[in-house]
Amino acid sequence: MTDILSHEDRPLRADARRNRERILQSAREVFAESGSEAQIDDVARRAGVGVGTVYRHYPTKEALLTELVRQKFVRFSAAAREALTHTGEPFDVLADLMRSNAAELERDAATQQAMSGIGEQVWAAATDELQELLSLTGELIGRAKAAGTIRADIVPTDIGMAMCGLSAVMAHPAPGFDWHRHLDLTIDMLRAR
Amino acid sequence: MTDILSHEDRPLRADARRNRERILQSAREVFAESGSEAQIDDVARRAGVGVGTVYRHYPTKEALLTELVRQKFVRFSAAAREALTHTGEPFDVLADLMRSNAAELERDAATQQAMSGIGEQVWAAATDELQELLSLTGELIGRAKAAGTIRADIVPTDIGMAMCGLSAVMAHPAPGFDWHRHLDLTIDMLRAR
DNA sequence: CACTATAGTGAACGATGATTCCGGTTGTCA
DNA sequence: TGACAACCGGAATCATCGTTCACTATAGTG
Repeated sequence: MTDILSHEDRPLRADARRNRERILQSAREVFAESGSEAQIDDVARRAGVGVGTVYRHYPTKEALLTELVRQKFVRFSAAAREALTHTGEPFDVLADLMRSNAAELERDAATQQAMSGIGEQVWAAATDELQELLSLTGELIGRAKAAGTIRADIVPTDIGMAMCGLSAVMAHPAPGFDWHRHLDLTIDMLRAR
Repeated sequence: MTDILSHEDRPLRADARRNRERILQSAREVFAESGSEAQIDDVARRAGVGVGTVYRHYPTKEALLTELVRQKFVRFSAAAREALTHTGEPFDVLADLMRSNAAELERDAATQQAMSGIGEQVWAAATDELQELLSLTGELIGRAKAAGTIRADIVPTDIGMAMCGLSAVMAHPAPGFDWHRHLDLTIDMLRAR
């Protein structure tokens, strides 16, 4: 609780910077494997540092988790921005984006959990990034609407809810569940009649 | 761990039977409110019994939770069976069933969590009940197919995945999320073109 | 090469919560 | 109305984890 994050401009010492990177990477892996119930000790061990070091960089488990989720949204936004440069049929561009985001989601249990409802605060802290993602998604939707290939009443949160639901399906062990199929149906649902 | 459940035929003593019912009822309420992170002590307190008594009836928190989820599926099955007696347009009957199940889901955080992916074992133990639910759903789908009002490629697990996704959306605090809307879209997705 | 602010370490702490255990109760049945 | 098995109660136990802290190590600087 000494300082929320290293918002100070004073540059980190070389070893600190190195360790922070290591910690982030390990956290990505550990949380991806076990979701948010993974332990800080595991993160520390995998990063080859002491727990104390993890806490120096992220004062709380939640802060660490939050940072990861935030970064994930940044990546989603980047993907969306990239999609905006594509020249294909707008609906297909959007559909492809959803598919590739889904594939990324599959690899990352932590973000998956974040998407499927765990941790209000974690989510709240990424509001800015989320906002941008929604706005970019809105742009993609707008193009598809102009082309008349998407349902006229679709809004960005519809995509958000769809992806949220999708990650729940992914996480679910029920027999017969097949998220690829669910995603196909979902995408079809967005299509204009 | 003395005995897994009271599978013995020996009838329970009157007070035991009474307490078991009380416990179940309290558990329903407590878990409905707080989801699976609710504490056994809360259940016991609300039921007006000691923790030990709860453990006598359900050797584990998970066992208790499992029983509740199982019962919930029984109720879903009952609702489906009841829907089968309706004479309206088959697609609408199915849609109504989904809506009323969704409404019930909204009231029950525990089942919601079970649906959105938490607790493999809890889920696994209800396989039989699930199987029946799927089968009944299949019948409803079949009728709608005969009427030509549902997509021809829909199978029961599609409904399952949809409801699973829906509960994730429900549980999610993201701004702009509206599960009623999501459900409407989803139902529309099932409709024949 | 000192010196010191920054970093790192990991054993110890504290809170939480599931589960156990055993002395005391109470149905039930002869 | 005993007698006893089945039950109940809830303090105590145990395990798990996040978090802290007193101490040591080391980059960076003059």
